[in-house]
Amino acid sequence: MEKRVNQIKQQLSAHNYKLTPQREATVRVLIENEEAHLSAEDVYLLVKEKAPEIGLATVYRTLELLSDLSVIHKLNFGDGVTRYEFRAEGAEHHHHHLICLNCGEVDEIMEDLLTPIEARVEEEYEFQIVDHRLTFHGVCRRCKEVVADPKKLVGARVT
Amino acid sequence: MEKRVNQIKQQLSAHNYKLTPQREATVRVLIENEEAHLSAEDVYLLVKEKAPEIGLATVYRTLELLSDLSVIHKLNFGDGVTRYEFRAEGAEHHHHHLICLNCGEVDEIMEDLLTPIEARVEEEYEFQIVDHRLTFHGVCRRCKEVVADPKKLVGARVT
DNA sequence: TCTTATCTGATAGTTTTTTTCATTTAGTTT
DNA sequence: AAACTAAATGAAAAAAACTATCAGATAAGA
Ligand SMILES: [Zn+2]
Ligand SMILES: [Zn+2]
Ligand SMILES: [Zn+2]
Ligand SMILES: [Zn+2]
Repeated sequence: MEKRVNQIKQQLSAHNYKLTPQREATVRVLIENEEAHLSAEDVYLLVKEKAPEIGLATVYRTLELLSDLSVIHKLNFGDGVTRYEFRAEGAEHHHHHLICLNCGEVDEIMEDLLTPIEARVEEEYEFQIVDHRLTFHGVCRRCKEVVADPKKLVGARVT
Repeated sequence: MEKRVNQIKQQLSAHNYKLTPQREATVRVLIENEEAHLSAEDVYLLVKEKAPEIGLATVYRTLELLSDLSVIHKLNFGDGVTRYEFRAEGAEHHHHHLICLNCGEVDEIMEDLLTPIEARVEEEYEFQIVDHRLTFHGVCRRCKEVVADPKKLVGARVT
């Protein structure tokens, strides 16, 4: 934890940004909730518990900054809010997401399944890939029994 | 074109919805701009040219309806607006997108590259896939010469 | 034609995010 | 250490995108 905070501190100062108390509190919340896909509001409320004087604008600014530096990732699951998640250490690429159209739960695929596909895309489409987003929408293992016809769920809350 | 409008008319009436003049005008705009990834506002302005009396709320309602019926797809490219695109006829799945971090252009990959991966995911993660979204972020063929270090673009406007 | 349910436009309201700006904080220079 | 400077912050206003409300229009059915 301390190691990671320190690492971010260095990333910030490498770009002439300081790790202010507000930024540090925000970073700690993000690290502590690594698997959580928090919205800005979520982060704000969690940070407030530790640093009650922080303002929402600062949280937005910090999230934007950390995103610019690729310390965190912005995500969009189609529910009208941007979500943020801490980037796995040294991860070249982002992991993938499984979104259940029935219960809304978001599960993670931690392995990168796209490597062979990306090689093809880079060549065939002359496109230099820097990052990707891959989301599967469907029915999670917990909802399998409940949902009669998964195809009926097409169009449900998908962006 | 007429064939497709008619097809949609049938899809609507199969669910007890009418193809009103406003809906038809909207559908025609969507078909005419199949490759365009229009926002609701974009659609509104284009529809207004043909049917100036239409209201923005009706456009939103129509887009939501067409999305529920899977006639169109909702997309999110991370710029804060939902975008819509006509669904290819009989397409089981959605095509993929190449988003240039330099010029912002969005290109299409019309083939479905995910079929083998989905088989794996369905089995290994016990997840029944209904749909997916795959986006690659990077440098397009037109910007190749201009961009010195593509990696530097990480964090630029990606959701 | 009368009835009823659907649909629409205008407008007000919500929600999320961004901007503004006066103040605070933290380095730097003298 | 005092003065200067730039960066960062919080509160509040504003913007942007979308959603809900509601009275009136439209259209299908009895
Ligand atoms: Zn589920
Ligand atoms: Zn995740
Ligand atoms: Zn480009
Ligand atoms: Zn497309």
